[in-house]
Amino acid sequence: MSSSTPRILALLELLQSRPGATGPQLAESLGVDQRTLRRYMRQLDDLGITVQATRGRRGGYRLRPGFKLPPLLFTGPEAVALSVALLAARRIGVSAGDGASATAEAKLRRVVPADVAELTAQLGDALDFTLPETAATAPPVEVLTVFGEAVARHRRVHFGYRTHDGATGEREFEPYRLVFHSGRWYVVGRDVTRAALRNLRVDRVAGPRLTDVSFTPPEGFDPAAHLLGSLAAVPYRHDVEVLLDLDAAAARDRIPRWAGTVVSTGAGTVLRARAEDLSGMARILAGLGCRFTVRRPAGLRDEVRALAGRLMESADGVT
Amino acid sequence: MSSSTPRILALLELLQSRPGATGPQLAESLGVDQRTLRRYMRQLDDLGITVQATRGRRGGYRLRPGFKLPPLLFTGPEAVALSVALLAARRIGVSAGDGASATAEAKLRRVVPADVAELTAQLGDALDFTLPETAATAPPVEVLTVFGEAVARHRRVHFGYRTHDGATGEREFEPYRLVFHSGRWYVVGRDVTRAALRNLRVDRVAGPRLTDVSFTPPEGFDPAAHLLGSLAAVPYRHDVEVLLDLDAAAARDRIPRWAGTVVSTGAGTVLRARAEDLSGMARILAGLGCRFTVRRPAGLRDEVRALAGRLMESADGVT
DNA sequence: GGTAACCGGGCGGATTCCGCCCTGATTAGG
DNA sequence: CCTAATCAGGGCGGAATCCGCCCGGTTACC
Repeated sequence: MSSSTPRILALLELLQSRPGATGPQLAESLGVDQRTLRRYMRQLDDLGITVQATRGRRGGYRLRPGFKLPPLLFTGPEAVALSVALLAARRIGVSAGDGASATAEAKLRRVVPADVAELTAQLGDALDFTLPETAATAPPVEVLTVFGEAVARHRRVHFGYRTHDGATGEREFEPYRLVFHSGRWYVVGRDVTRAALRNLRVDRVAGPRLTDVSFTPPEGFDPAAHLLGSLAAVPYRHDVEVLLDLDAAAARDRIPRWAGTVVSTGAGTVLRARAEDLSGMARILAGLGCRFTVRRPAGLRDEVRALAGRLMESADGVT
Repeated sequence: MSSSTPRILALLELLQSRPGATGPQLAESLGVDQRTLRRYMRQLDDLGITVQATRGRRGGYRLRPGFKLPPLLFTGPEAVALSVALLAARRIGVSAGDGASATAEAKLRRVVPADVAELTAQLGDALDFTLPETAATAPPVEVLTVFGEAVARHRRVHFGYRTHDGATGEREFEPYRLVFHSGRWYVVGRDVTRAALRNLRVDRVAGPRLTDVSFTPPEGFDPAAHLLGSLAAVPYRHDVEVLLDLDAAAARDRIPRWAGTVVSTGAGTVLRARAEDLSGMARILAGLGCRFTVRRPAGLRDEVRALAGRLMESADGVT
């Protein structure tokens, strides 16, 4: 009266929960002969689930990640965690509401019991309250993975790109690194046709395709530093340096990372940034609330002064 | 030479991917008799996977979420999406690095092929760059679910709580709603022993336990509005109203949501907020960069004036 | 009432499954 | 070098089950 299916599923669960178990152990857990266990292993293999077996003393079985993903057995809380994570990720723009994220979400939703679904919805509502609903600019995971693979394998990518003014065109690109930055995904690398470093927005990419052409990324390339610089540098006219009367930790807390970098020097906490728009920088400085000294550029002092003037007038009720 | 296990797994996959399929369709897809299909259904049922069958014309089978979660079959991109979402959620403090999120992540990691794992790691690095590494204050999903269930079923919760000054004590609480707010989870409700509305930080809760005591939540309770108010109101002394020379959308974009609410009125865009710290509010106003008129309180005008003065001095290079 | 779906009993033959033998190969450790 | 522990798999025979094909029944929609 016992089919083998439940036992094979149980075996899968055992393998997932207790990697490295030995044959006799597993056989005993399942209540079957070792020979039968081996037959089950063979079946799993036929299912596309590769089970790695190390022989000899100290041997054992463990799942080896293969091309096809084995069925995953989650608990209720885990399902909740996954669903909420997907929701949160979508809210902050890490993933899109279409493509793989959506199908994964749908799969979860379909199997989750009603009470767990309710929990998820409730936690989702809680997120709704505080996380801003981002515009639908997140690229689907499928597009991201193409770039991810290209970065890892040093392959050129070919794709269509829509610039900010709406013009579209084809690009050949050597991606150095992916960056998620203030709600958007960027890919940093070299535009082959234009022979220049570029930061492209991944959500403006259409139909990316891995090519066979490989490239060698630049030597001694510090991704984080370079990216910060290159992102901040995109269109900049002013090199800003401000001495802050604030400790570095507090400053980092109040200054958005895209605005610039905060460093501690002998003279105190220094903000270095590159800016196109000095009035924006003035607003950031005003938002700090601390005293500061503008080292350069001089124009920033004027902006701060102007902002202070406007503030004063606002405070005095002048319209 | 064919076992039934692969076909049962295939059936599961079919049910997950194409809910509502009819018996004949499924039988044909699997290449088995309808009778056999029914036997498979019975087996799934025995596995704890409830399959809902609607009879009659227009009938069909679909998975009905049951207590035990059936094995989930994800594709590679879906696994990536899930892993990245978990990472992102942890970064912004939605979930913790322990408990269900961690085990779910571990399960995913164990089954994911090497190249996909590499992609995930890379996308995670990209997140690392821009999302702040939050302190480990996120509560495990298990704790959240207790409160979620309590909210849904109107049940009191009993737990230990550590106040901000380190004192610990037991609490009996009637939770009205969960809120995720600027990187932290809160539960809003009524503290039974103190007979007062409270907002508690979920990460300071220890060992929450659902009780059998039910309660009736207050009538006409608008969660969003009330929460905003009560969160902003926790320790507040000042009622702030400022008329902004800025359109509402831009204002909402620049003002953090915890700071207050932006509404459009006939007179223009108005920011209403409650604040403990007027200088903080002044900094926010300064960061807007626009002109504004402080309607109340008068003290805020002084703060703005003081800030403007400091700014002016900073611009003039006075230390 | 007819049709299209689900439901399940029963039956008989083919198939598979499973436990128990066996031999081998591989690895770690003494 | 030899032993112990482990995986790998062939073969066999009996038992279990699986499966296709009957069947009549029920439920719901047209």
